[in-house]
Amino acid sequence: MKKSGQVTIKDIAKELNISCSTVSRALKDFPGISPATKKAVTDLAKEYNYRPNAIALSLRNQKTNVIGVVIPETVHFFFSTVISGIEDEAMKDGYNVMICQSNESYEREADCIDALMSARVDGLLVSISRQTEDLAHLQKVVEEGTPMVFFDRLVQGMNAPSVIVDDYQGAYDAVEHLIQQESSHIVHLSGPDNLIISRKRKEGYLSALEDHNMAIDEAYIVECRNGTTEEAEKAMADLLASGKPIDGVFANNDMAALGAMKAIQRSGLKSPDDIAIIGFSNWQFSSLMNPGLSSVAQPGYEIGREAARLILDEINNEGKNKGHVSILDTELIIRESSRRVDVPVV
Amino acid sequence: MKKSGQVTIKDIAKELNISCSTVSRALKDFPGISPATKKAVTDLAKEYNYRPNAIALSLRNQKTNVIGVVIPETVHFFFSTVISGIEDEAMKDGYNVMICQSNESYEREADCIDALMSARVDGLLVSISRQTEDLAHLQKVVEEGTPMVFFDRLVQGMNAPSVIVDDYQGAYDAVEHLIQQESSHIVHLSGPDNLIISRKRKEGYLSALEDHNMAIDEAYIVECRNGTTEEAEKAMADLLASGKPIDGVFANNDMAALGAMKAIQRSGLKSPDDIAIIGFSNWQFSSLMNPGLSSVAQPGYEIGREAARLILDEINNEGKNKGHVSILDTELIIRESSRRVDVPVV
DNA sequence: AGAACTTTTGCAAACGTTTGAAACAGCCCA
DNA sequence: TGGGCTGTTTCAAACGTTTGCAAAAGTTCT
Repeated sequence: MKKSGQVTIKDIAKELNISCSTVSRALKDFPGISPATKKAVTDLAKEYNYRPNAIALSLRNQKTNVIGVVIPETVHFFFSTVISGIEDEAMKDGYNVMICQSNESYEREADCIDALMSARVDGLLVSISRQTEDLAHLQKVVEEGTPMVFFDRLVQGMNAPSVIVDDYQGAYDAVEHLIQQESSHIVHLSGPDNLIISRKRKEGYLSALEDHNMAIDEAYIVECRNGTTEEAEKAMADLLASGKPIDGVFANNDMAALGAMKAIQRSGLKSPDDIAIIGFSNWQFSSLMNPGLSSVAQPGYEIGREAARLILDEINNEGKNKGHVSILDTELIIRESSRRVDVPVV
Repeated sequence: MKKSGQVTIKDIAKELNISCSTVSRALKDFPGISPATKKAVTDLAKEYNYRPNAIALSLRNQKTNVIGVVIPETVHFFFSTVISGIEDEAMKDGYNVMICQSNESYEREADCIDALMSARVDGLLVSISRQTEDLAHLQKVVEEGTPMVFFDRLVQGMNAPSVIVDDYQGAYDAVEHLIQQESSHIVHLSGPDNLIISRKRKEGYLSALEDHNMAIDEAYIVECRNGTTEEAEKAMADLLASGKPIDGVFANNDMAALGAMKAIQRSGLKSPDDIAIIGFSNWQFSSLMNPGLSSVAQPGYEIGREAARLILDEINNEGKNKGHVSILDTELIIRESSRRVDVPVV
């Protein structure tokens, strides 16, 4: 018996006075092993609780069965649901998941990717950080032949499959809903312009206004880079103080919506009566607030699963869907914060 | 140049017509390498973006620099903050984190542990599932010499360090607070009895009642096994229907508290006026609800960091703090759901 | 009893890296 | 000219597995 550490094929071979090859074959039901040896080996393996050394296997097979995930922050509800979906789908195929969080920092994102590449992950799932604009570190990875799939935050000019939600349509639906609720001066608290999702949502906002023949006023669009409540609260307070008429808010995310709601309440106005509000992402808290926050739901768990499926496909059938983009539908969740008049819900 | 895959020491050696040993030593600033070769090697390594193969290193050093984490669910806000803490602390020491979620299932927990052990993680951080009662799978791990640290959910009879919050004191504080708010018939929605945290919280509840000379009535204690809103809502509705006087609720967790609040509102009563409520965990949504839910905050991020620190210590100085238990303080967060009379906040 | 099989087993190399020990080259000095 | 240096480089083994090929053992047939 071993003194410490896990049992290896060698240990079993020594104990049984046979060679490693035989043990290996016996364990994998290879033809040409006598029933007696096979039984002796499998029995001993069970007794000693033998587990194949995945590291040795990885080295030999040039395949780790690990997929790396780079995510801005695990504490976002949305991202944690994505992780959950990735995990479930990966585990089903015998893959493990290695997670690094970039904390929305470019530097750290590059470090994460380096660490995962060193670990020789079979594929990389990445949602780039807010800061990231230079893509060299990602470009290198694909050049070296490691499959990569982007999710949530789309990256332009990279030849890799992606999973996103239909931000444009989600935003369009949200704004159209506000219009149907008889809002006519709708503020948009936008996200940072370098993120495609932010731009798409802004486009959805603009299109919805146009399609309903409403004037577009740049002053109604305020960029909230950090996506914090405080930032949005301040932005909204400033807008209210400007004296412009406002009766609707479409926020780039729920945190910003919450900030807007606070600013509105603080200024003595009420939601939805004075100003209807809708956010984006349908965070867990949205349903629990008072008034309940309307929002555009992103199917996080499904995004995770789809991303995992794509990367596994990419790993096994190398790159047959390079340019593929999975676009998942959003769902408009209407709650009290935007329910003003009796309009049939679509 | 290689056709595909990442560059290895071999590739560099071949290109420079020298041996692997020389390349290896040149890269690590070993003495006895001529400046010329050293420069040639490091230059080429940089040009080809050489990254040491962590798999090969792991095999040779019998050390993976990976720590495994087994967690009930990543989508719990609390757990995702713990992960964040683990990640930050691990990364600082050059470790990667491999995460598996048990989904509160015993079977899957065992699978996760097996997978991580196969991957030869250097240490294991585990928060056991609700279902887990048999500890054989964990026992095997420690016998095989892999360090393990438990967090959040303490396990009895296992000789491994743990990180927990002071559930007893947190519960005691919460109930004492309700008493100070002039509640005299306090319901406890408890968690499953096989979890030590549930038992500790119940003990805190009981002690607080005793210390304030209040009668203990078993009928006021209802076990909510699953920790869902619906379950708690039903339990609370039943209690209210029973006609017993009730003017306070201490719930084992925030979800249960939310369920109780719904049942109360549905029955036409108001919180905190008729029934004061306090939960446990201080989930993100607690502060955003209306009324804001009082709760006992657990420092998730800190738990993660402390757990990571302990396991790293365990890995490097093998087992010097076997029986150690880090107990982190909870914090009583008082919001509207329990703020009834003007009592100086402690 | 030996040829011609079949069945079962072992050898050795490979994956990428490190490292003790051995080998080689160059130089000085006697 | 070769003994003794020093400085630089290579060899080989090891970590745990798998696998093509060869070898040993066992069986059957003439």
